[in-house]
Amino acid sequence: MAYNFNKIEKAWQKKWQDDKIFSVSIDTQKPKFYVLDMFPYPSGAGLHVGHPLGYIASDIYSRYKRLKGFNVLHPMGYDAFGLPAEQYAIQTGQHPAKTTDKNISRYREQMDQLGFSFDWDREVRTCDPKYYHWTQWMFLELFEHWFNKNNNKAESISNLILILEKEGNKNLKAACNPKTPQVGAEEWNSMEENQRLEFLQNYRLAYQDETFVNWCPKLGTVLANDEVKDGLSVRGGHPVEQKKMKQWLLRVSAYAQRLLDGLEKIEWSDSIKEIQRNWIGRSEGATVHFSIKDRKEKLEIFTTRPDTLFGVSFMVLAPEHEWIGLITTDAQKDEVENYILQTKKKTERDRISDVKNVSGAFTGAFCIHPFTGEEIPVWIGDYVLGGYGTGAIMAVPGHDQRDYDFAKNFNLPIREVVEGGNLAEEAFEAKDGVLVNSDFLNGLRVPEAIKKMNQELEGGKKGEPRINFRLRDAIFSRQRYWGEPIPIYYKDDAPYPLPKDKLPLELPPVDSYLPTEDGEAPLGRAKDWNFKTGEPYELTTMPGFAGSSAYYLRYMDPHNKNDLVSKEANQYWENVDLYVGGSEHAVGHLIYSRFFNKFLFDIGKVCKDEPFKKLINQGMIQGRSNFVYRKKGTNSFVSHGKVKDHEVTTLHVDVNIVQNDQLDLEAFKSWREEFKNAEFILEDDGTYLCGNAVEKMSKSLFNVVNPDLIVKDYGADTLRLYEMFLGPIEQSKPWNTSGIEGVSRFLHKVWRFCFEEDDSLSLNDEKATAAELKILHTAIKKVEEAIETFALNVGVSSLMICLNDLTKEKAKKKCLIKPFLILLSSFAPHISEEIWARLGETESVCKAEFPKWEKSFLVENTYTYPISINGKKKFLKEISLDLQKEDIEKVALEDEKLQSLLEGKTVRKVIVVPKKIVNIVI
RNA sequence: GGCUUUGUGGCGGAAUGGUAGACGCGCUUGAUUCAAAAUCAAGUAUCUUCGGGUGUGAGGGUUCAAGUCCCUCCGAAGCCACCA
Repeated sequence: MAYNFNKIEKAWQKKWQDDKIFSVSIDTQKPKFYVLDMFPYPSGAGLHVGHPLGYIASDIYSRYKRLKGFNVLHPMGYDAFGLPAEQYAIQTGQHPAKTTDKNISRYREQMDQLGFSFDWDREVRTCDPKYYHWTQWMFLELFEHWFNKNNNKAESISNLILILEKEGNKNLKAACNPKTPQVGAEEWNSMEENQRLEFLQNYRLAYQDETFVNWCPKLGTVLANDEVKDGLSVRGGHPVEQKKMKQWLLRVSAYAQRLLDGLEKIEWSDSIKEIQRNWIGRSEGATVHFSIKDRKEKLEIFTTRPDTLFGVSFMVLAPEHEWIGLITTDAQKDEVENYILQTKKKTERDRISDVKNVSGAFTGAFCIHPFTGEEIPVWIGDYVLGGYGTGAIMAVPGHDQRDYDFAKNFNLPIREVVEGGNLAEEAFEAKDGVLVNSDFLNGLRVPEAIKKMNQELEGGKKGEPRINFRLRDAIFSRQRYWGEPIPIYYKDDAPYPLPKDKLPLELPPVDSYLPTEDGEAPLGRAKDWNFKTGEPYELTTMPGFAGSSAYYLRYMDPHNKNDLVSKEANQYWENVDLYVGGSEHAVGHLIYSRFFNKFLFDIGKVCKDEPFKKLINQGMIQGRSNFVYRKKGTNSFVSHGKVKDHEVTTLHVDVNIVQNDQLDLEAFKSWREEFKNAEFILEDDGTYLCGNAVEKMSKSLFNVVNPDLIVKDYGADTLRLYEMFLGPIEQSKPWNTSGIEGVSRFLHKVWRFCFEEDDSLSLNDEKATAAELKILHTAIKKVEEAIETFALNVGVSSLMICLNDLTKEKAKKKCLIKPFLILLSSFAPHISEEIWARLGETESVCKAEFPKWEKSFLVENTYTYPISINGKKKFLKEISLDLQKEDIEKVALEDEKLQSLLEGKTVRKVIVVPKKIVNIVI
């Protein structure tokens, strides 16, 4: 009987589930290994062939690690809060929990048929109150902590209160709101409770503040910076504008330096590390204080080039800068107000696309240069950003291109203070050159000049060295329904944390999922939703990243009712050894997770300060779309080769009715009602050829390949092998079903190798020969190396080569097949398990031991080495090189074949690399 | 503009500095078959006077030896970006 994959796969999946073969528990006798996939958001569309790529890779690795004797934690769950379910709810009135449940069952079904080795007893869902209990708990912990810069650690707020009671905040080094006022102990002690609560918001790691936020009118909510790209929302692509609102935020910026330093200790790809470094955006420089003429305030600016201070010819404030109203002279008032109005109208997107157009306005005010006493005009311009640094800059047009463009446009002076550029053409930005026209800096090179200036600034109290980060605090409020409620209630308009024994604060039912009439978040519709009468709950909910930031911890101890994770479980499982997921989470999830983990580390909840030791980013499997060309204004369709003769519109066509770019005409006619009477202009050979392109796999482009169909036609094992065989895991590549025949053939060959036509075993008990052992051990070594280095495509190839070689040797021996099946079992578990059982094994192949390869079988100590004779390279094979340098020279010269070649010639040079290569030059 | 990655047959892709193109797809030929599918076998970079020569985006360099390391240029992908 032939290889009946459908029957075999169903049977083993059931058996694995019934026997709970992949459920794990703490076992201190075994080393642990934690393999995690980024859990999916269960969308209504189900899985396409691209989704399982990462899951297959991590599953192969998990199975391999089990064979190697590790106690492997390999869980799966669902990131179940999110916009699509809520939007569906708005349209249909169906509760998002219902939609989500339905989608989850579908996901589970699709995953189950691929034979993954997940421990489903540990499943988590972020929308489950038993789970978000702990998301809310973490929020409260953040609320009750502040960041002490003296030891770079989070500390409890009660600690901070003790300090404030004793000496106020004058000696405090903390991550806080830059506008925090200075208070003394007396002042603090005399504050009312409400005032104190408000004051502490400046320090809390979860705090409330009125800030400019990314407001998306279309989605009706606020978005975090990583949810916005080029002025459009990442989800949906709707325009985003800046709006001032009161919001909950997380003080992620407090951890900027530690998030940066931590990157050195983890095995992530250079590109992801680089993206995170960019996002954190550390820049070293200095702040400089400029007095304002005729006023007592001092304008503080940030610069990375304090050495160019003598080149300042004007100042520029961001249009949002709070002092603009204060300092603008009456004469300039109209112009300035007009300009501010204009910039407000521009969305972020316009501002970006408008980079080339320089704009600004003069305030009429002047600053005093801290060293020369010169009067410097103060301008405003939208090339200065309100949110970065101090929202104000000193402009050095000679050595900064943006300042240069501004100066040229408004005819402001340009001064040279570093030699080497051509200021008639452009600014000289290189940090390399000698200072001129700069008083005490003259003659110094740039790096020394920076040092010297920093000393002068500090000494004269005119400024100080400063490190700035681009990383912003994360906005944590969403005006939505389908998310975790924020566990805060209000008394006299002041926010209070919900007592922890009242958690979880469950989502209340509402009659509609839209905002209320007076513009409040949907939770404003909940009836009688108060902590106590007159003490309403916070109405915004948490963003998507809240539930996904620490889910890896919950898997360690998913049913714990008293704690996020027990000490015991955390100390055993520590952190994730291998994390597999897409690179699109480089700045969102992967930064927030690291932030949460570092905080939990500070408060002693977890034992490792990085969550994910090693990260693999699987590439995307793209779709291959097909097009048909409709002749304009008609219902006739032109084949690809004839398109140039007609005026056509291009339409996507379902790839499932196209084979090798050839359209199935009948299927096309019945695909859509409107194509029922379609006519065709065909190629000369009578076929209709479609156009094609590689695009994202998406329902709307009709290029989705459903894994269910592949499993039905070829089996899960074939799909698993093929997805790995497609190419390097980290690379994006288009799906192409035609190559799948190859791996399918391989599995059929494995089956035929073991069984006769009548299904009887065709393997014997003979001992293996040396040649056969070499084949086997080569495969063991290669497969092991391939899995360890995640070159899974090479791993599949090695298995194929092994089978081909064994077939050629006619080595139908049990002692060879058994280790081969263990190697195969990580990739194609079902077929391996079936043959393993038919060989009489009673224990699952998953519990077997990964075979060890032995050097002696690989004839490692012989090597092919090249000899150059008269400039031509020759190779001699199989000469023992397991020798010392001198011996190799001797052997090389004593070798018979060599001697015949060398006869009558003079050896000029012998080059020897021990145990490797010998090259003899004649 | 900056950073990161990348460039190898018709295609997907292999090659610890050591015989480039493993493995698979596709294609060609043959066996089997009434025929087809499936299967099996052989071949498949390129030029060649059949000795061999040339080939990993282009050009240099290091080395006995370069797809691999270094420099310059060209192309592709991704990320960041009026961040002072």
